[in-house]
Parts: sequence; C-alpha cells; structure tokens
Amino acid sequence: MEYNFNKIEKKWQIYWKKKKIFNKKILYKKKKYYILNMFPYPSGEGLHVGHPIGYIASDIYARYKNSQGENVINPIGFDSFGLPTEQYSIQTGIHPNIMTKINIKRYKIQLLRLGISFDWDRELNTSDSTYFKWTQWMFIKMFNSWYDKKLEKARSIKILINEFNFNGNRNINAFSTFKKRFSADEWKKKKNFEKEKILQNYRIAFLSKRSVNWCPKLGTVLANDEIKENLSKRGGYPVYKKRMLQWSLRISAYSERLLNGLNKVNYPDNLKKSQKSWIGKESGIKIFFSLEKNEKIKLEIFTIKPYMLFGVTFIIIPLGSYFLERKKITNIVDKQYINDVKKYLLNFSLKEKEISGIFTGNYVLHPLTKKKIPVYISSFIKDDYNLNSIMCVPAHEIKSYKFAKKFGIKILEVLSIKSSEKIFCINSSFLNGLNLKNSFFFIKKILLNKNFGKKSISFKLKDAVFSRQRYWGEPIPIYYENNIPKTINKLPLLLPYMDLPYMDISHNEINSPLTRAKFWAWDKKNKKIVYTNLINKKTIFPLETNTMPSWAGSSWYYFRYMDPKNKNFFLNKRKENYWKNVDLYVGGIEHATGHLIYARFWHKFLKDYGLVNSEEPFKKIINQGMILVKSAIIYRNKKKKYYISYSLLNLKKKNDFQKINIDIKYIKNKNEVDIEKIKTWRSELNNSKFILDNGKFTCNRILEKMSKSKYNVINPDFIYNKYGADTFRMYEMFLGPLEKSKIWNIKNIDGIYNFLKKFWNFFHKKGKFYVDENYPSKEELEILYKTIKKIKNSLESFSFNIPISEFMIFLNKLIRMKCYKRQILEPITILFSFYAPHISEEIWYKLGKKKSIYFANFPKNNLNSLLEKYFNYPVTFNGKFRFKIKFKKSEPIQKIEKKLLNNEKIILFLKNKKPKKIFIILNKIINIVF
RNA sequence: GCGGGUAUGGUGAAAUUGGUAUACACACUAGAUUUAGGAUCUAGUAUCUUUACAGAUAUGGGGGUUCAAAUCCCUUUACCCGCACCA
Repeated sequence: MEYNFNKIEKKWQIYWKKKKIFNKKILYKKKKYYILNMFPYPSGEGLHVGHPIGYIASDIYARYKNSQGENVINPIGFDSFGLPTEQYSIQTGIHPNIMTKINIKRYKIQLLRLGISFDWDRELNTSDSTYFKWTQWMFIKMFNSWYDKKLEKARSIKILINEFNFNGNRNINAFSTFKKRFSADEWKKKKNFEKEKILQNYRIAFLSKRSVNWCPKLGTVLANDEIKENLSKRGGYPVYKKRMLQWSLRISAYSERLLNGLNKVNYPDNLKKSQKSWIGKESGIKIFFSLEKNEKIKLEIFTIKPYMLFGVTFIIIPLGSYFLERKKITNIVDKQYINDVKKYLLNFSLKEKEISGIFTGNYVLHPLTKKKIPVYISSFIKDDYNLNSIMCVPAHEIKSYKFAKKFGIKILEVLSIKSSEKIFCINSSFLNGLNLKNSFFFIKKILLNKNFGKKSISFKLKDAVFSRQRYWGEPIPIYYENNIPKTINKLPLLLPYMDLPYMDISHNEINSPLTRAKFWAWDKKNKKIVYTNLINKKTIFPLETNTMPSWAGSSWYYFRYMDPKNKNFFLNKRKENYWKNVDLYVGGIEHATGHLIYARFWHKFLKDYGLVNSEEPFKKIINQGMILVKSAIIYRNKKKKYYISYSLLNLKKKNDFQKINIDIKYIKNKNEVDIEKIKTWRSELNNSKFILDNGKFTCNRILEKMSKSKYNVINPDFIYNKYGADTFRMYEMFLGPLEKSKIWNIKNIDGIYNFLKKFWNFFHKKGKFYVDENYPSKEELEILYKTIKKIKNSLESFSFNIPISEFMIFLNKLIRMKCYKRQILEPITILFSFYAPHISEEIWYKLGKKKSIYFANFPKNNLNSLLEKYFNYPVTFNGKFRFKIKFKKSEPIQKIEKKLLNNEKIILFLKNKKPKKIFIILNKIINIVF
C-alpha cells in the first residue's frame, strides 16, 4: 500500500481543527507548560525554510511535554505592524490594512500545513485594534509614570506632582535627567508648560530630541536596515542624521534590574553575555575639566581609564549629545554657533567613517597639569545622546589618533605596552612605572581627594526611541494642547484611513505620513477624531503624528495569549495566575538584545503596578541556528549609479561601488543575472545602465543568513508539495543540532522520505495493515527500551536531530528481526508522532485507537528490569582499542586484573613485555599501559 | 575595531559529556530484481601501505595536561552572525 502523504496529511489536519485537539484551557489539576515561538512578522514573501525550524522543534517539545501529562499551550499570532508592509504598499498601491490580511492568510496556510500543535483559538495580531488598544493603554501608563529609585519601581506621576507641590523635588530620588533643585513654591509659580517640561524629565514615556536617518532625495526617514555605506539601498542616495523631537521610553531606569534579572533565568550563556554587554554596566570615574574662560563651568567626563589622564590632548562633545541643548554649553559656544556647526557637519554628511569635526574655539584645563586642552564638536568618535563629552587619548585610541592626525593635535604616549599583561604608565608624573590596576586606584584616590572627580557607574543601555515617522504602526494616543502633550483615554485610537500613495516623495521636511492625514485632529469636548482643518487650538487640537515602533506590540504579546479575547482588560488576573510566564521561548539569536531587552523592560514595568506577578517574562530561551544560503550581490557605482558586471569589477575600485542584494530568483547558471527579468523587479533598475561582460551580467555570490532583507529566501511550499509535511518536519530536524547555523541544502531529503516510506511499509504487508499480537521477546523489549531512553534524553537536552537516527536504527533492527509486535510498535509510534504527527496519527488509527495519538502517554521504559549481568569491556592498549572481554558487572577490580594478566589474548598482545599499569574503570573500559 | 559562534570522511552529521572516533543518512561503486526507471533489495565505501591477513595515520593547524582528548588548557588560521565602531 502506497504512502499517500497528501491524503493522510489533509485528513488529519481537518480532524485536528474540527475536534480542536490542540486548544487548551486552564486545568488546575495539571501543571502548565507555556511554549512560545518568537512572534512572526507576516511579510509578503511568505515563510522561508528557516522559519519552521524553530516551530517544528518547539512543536516536538510541546508534544513531548504534553505526552507527559502537562497542560501545554503553544500559541501563535502575528506581529503585523511594520515597515516592510508599508513599503510594499507604497510600491503596489494596496493599502497596508489589506496587504496585512493577505500576508497573514498566506502565513497561516503555510503554518497549518506543518501540522504544528498551535492553539489557533489564541491567535492574535498586533495591528488589530482589540490588541493595540492595550498597547496604547500601556503607553499612557508609562506616560503617567516616573521611576522611584528609593522603591526601585515605577509609580504614578500624580505622586510625584503631589510631592512637588509639598516639598519641591528635594526629597525625591527619581531616575531623571533633571538635575536642578526646586522648592514647592518655585514649582507652584511655574506655568503649565514649564511644569510639563520638567515632568518630561521624569516620565517613563517622554519627549526628547533624538537623531534619525534622513534621506532628502527619498523624502523619508530610513531605518538602519535600509542604509548601506551611508547611502540608501533604494536608489543609493545620501543619508544624513537629523535631530527631531521624539518619544522615548526610559529603559535606562531599569538597567540594574535588567542586569540582575539575568541571574534568575535560564538563557544560553552567549545570549546572557550579549545582554550584559548591551546593558554595559561600568564603574569608573567622572573627571571635572573646568573651562579656561570661566573656571566655574566644568565638563564632567566619564572614563573607565583614568590612568590615561595625562595623555588627554583634546575633548569631544558628541554632536548628538543632550549637552548641546543645555545652557551650560551655550556658555561655551553660543547657540547660533552650535546651529552653524550642526549645519556644517550635516552638510559634510554624517558618514561615521569619515573624520569630521569642528573646533569650538574653547579650551578646558587639565585638572592635574592645568594645561589647555581644545574642545571639539564631532560625531566621529562617538555620537551618543547620553554623553556630555569624551576625553581623547590619541596615543592609545585608534579613532582619537585618526582625529588628532587630521586636526594636527598633539599625541602623547602615556602607556608602555610590552605585552597584553605588561602595561605600565609613562610620561604620567606620579603614575610612572605603575601597572594598570595600581595606577587606576592611585589616580582615582587623588582625583577624589582633590575633588577633581567623583565615583560613577555608567550604563551603556540607552533610552529606547519610541517614535516612528511611519503610517503603519500603532497611533500614539496623545494630542497637543498648546504644545503640552495630553493623553487620549478613549481607546483604541484608530489609524485614519489614508489614500495611497499617502507618502508624497516631494516633501522636503521630515514628516510622518500622518501629518498629511485629512482626518487627524482631536475634539477634546466630544472625545473624537475630527477633520484636521478644524483645528482651532481651543477645543480641537492636533494629534500626535508619529506612530509606535514595531517592537511596541511584540513587547507584551506573550501575556495576551493567556487571555486573547478579553474585552475588559489586557489580561484576566486568574488566567495570569495560572499561566504566569513563558517556560520555553524559542527563536533566533538576532533578537538577543533588541526584543529581549524591550520585552523584559515592559514586563518589569507591568510588574511594578502589580498587573502581573512574575519578574521575568521568559524562564528559558533556546536559539535556533540560522540557515545560511548564497546571496546574490550586484555592484552599483556610488556616483554615476550604473551597475557593473562582477566579472568586470576592478577590486581596487571596489569602494566606488555600493553592494546591492538582489533576489536570488533572478540568477541563472550559478552567478549570471537575468537582466530582463531583474528590470521588472524594481523600477530604479529598469532605468539604470548595466555594463555587461561579453553579453553577460554576473553577480557575486556570498554566504549569508537567509532573510527577506537579503532577498535570498527559499520558500518551503514546493517541499511540502513534493514530499509532504512529515518529511519536511523530519528533514529540518535532521539537518543538525537546533542551535547550530547550517547551510541550506535539499540533497539529503530523499533519505528522510525513503525512511518514512519504509516506516509506512513496515506496517503493511501485501497491501494490508498488519501487526503481530504476540508478546515480545526480551531482546525486542530491550531494543525498545533503549530507544525510548535515548530519545527521552535527547529531547530533554533539546537535541532534536538525534532521535531521528534512533528511529532509523530501531526500524532497521526490527526489519532484520522481522518483529511486527504491537507492544513494540505502539510505543514507538507515539514517539514518532512528535516528529511526524500525520503518518503516526494514521497508523495509530489503523492500530484501532479511537482517540488521537496526541492524547497518548509517553511510553514507559522498564530497561532496568532487563539489564544484563555482564559487561563487555573494551580493552585498549596504550589507549588504542583492540578487542572486548566480558566480565560480570559485580566483578571487583582486583579479580578482573588477575584474570586479565592470565588472558591468552592479552599475553599475545604484550609480546612478553610486562604491563606497567592496568587501568580498570568499572563497567566502562580497560586500558593496559606497557 | 569590539563582542559572540563554528570547524570531525566526497556531503549532512553521531560519539553515553574525558573512555571503542566516524553510528545514522546522503552520494558513490558493484550486484540482484523489474520492459524500463528517479522504485526496491544486498554488499562495499576516512586516508595510506597490503592480493589478503594486518598495520600505520587521521576530528582546521601547532603545542600542552592525562593511563586515556573531537571533548580540558594555550596558541593560530578560515568562515558565519551581531553591533550602541569604549572613545
């Protein structure tokens, strides 16, 4: 009887859906187990073969846990707001709302075909207003919060305002960028907008100036992802950094907690390392450099290398620094000057690789030598909002060195480096001859004693920018009353419908598409959205035109799965109490920092208000490896915009060309590009000149991860069609260890397909299903139990590739033994169902079972009852294996040794030499050294 | 530049976590079967020496610890991933 996977798979997928086999409820008697895959983004490309690896692995684990009697939820949904959809819409003219629906539908079809035990009743979608209503609600909660350092938690802003009214900010220990002190009277005298300006320094969701990547030619703000070598990937136009007022979330307030929380979770070490370095706690010292013109004004410069202080020959104020907005700095250089500088630097372009900067005309005094040190403004060394200024030691810092060379600044060596361990100070007065450790403590002591500096701990973690100049994101529920941001509490605040193309490329200002919406103003009285032209600033006010970033919705989605349809609240308390948090989170390592930091922050914020009980969202994380594949790269001349065949590219002039990824489906014969077809891909390619080599245009092929942004994805559909989902599932697991990255290769899939056929045929004799009802032999049972044990161990250690080999070995043995016994085959079918649920379900049904195999218990393993009395010792000579000798397991070492010395085979091997020593490791190995 | 990871036959990979290296597959070779095959079955398949028996050498390279190393330590090379380019 033929293995007809099409028929079998369709049949059971319909059955599972109809009977709601995978839908879960709270069962207080059962232990819960929450498995989650990282949120998929439904792009227009559909799934690629890399995505399912995580889904399949977690499904195998979910089915395994379920078979052990745990109440497993394994939900899925879609992170559906975001840039790719918006861009695709601009290109095609299909509204993102519709586009998203189409994409989700397609993803769903692809996912359903995999036979994963997803609980589809819990499906959610971030662009659905029933979901983002709560994202907006949480944003408002953050807006109305400040961080109390005394209690180490977020609290209501009302408490803070109340305190200001009574005592000013004297007694407040808040996490804030506001450093001045004020009294209650001073506070009360302030005007509303002044008050709000101060409060912005405390709020967890707050407004501040942050930089964006601005591409004037495209008239839009670009993501880092859309830029290569400071040119836009689309069109190759220059990109500038521009600062604008944006919403941020004060994640930095949670730095310490985010760091400490890592001790409580089970993440891979490399992931923890990434998070730690991202949070970047450093203890160092803040050194005061006073201004030459006015010694009262001091720059406070943080460093972890104070022992290089004598080598400081210039100071840099980062162009993006908050410091440039402060009054303090306007005393150094006036505001007009800063604006001019900014304009100059912007036009110079903010290519970070290019050395750019400008001298402020000011000097600070070295705290110890009192020498004059010039102050520059630049974004070359490090452009960071949180830094006020940087001390530069060109002798020992590569970038400072380059900068010093260009501007003719003195270079002073202060370290003698003989090897990585032998470093000591030179040219540094009292530090001379000291090693790094000692000089650190010595200079720290002196600086602190003389009040030239203070102890300081810094975190690298920055506040997260929360505004996007995009249409397709959650609207920020804020309107502006006389420039004061006010919250909209009637939620959800829906996106206005906009005709396409709503993003007019001819705009020269940085604007969000919503600034062009006709129906985007807030009627305060009637609490509703009205036409933009009705704004009168009395009752009708402008609405916020930025939208939220796509990580907003994905920062708390795992909670919503616990209670996806709740209309009254984001999560019912009783449900939260049962499901708590995620037990196993499966996803790519690329989310190690961004998403995981944001989600952990968001979780902690909700915990501060008692809305959830746990401190961490994810108890355990495993990362699946990436799929690597050969991408296709073509080269575009940066200035003249023509494309050149890779075969003609002069490698010396490589820097004149921008690398562009093109879709691998336009490649024929290894590396030849189909010019006619590729011109239809992108309009800019259609209008460009291609320089051919002998009538051919070739591209460069490089190994990269499979990703839609690299246009190298391979769609799994043709694999399901040819081999079926069960083969595909097994094959993806057979590729190798889950966490390892692997080069995509379809070559070995026939082996898996043959194996499934073999498995199927094993149950069918001459076209009829057949099992033997006799009791199995000891040998047969032993093989079964050993296999169960091995598979269990492998699953426990998340080694999903190993059980497949075990299945093969097991089946080969049964075939050799002609064993078709029910008591052997039933347990193995249960194990098999984790990997290949459809074929197993069909066989289970043929075995006469009435209930789905999903409800079968994990098979018992009675191996101990069968264990043999003897152990077959491998005998090695000087570590080299020769043969085996059997001894009783209980035989003591002394007796074994005696027997070994009289053994003929061993005597023969020793050739009359006397063994120096014999190592006997009980029930493991014998090593004879001679 | 910094941080993280990987390396075992022609290929994907196993190795009870320091104890018989290359299980299980793919591919290849030979044979059987079928009208034929991309189907099925059997045997062989790390490298070198050897007709064979057998022996030697092999886990990216070099060194070390150990009775014993793919596994631990030092060093080095290549490739992949990430980045807020630590100043």
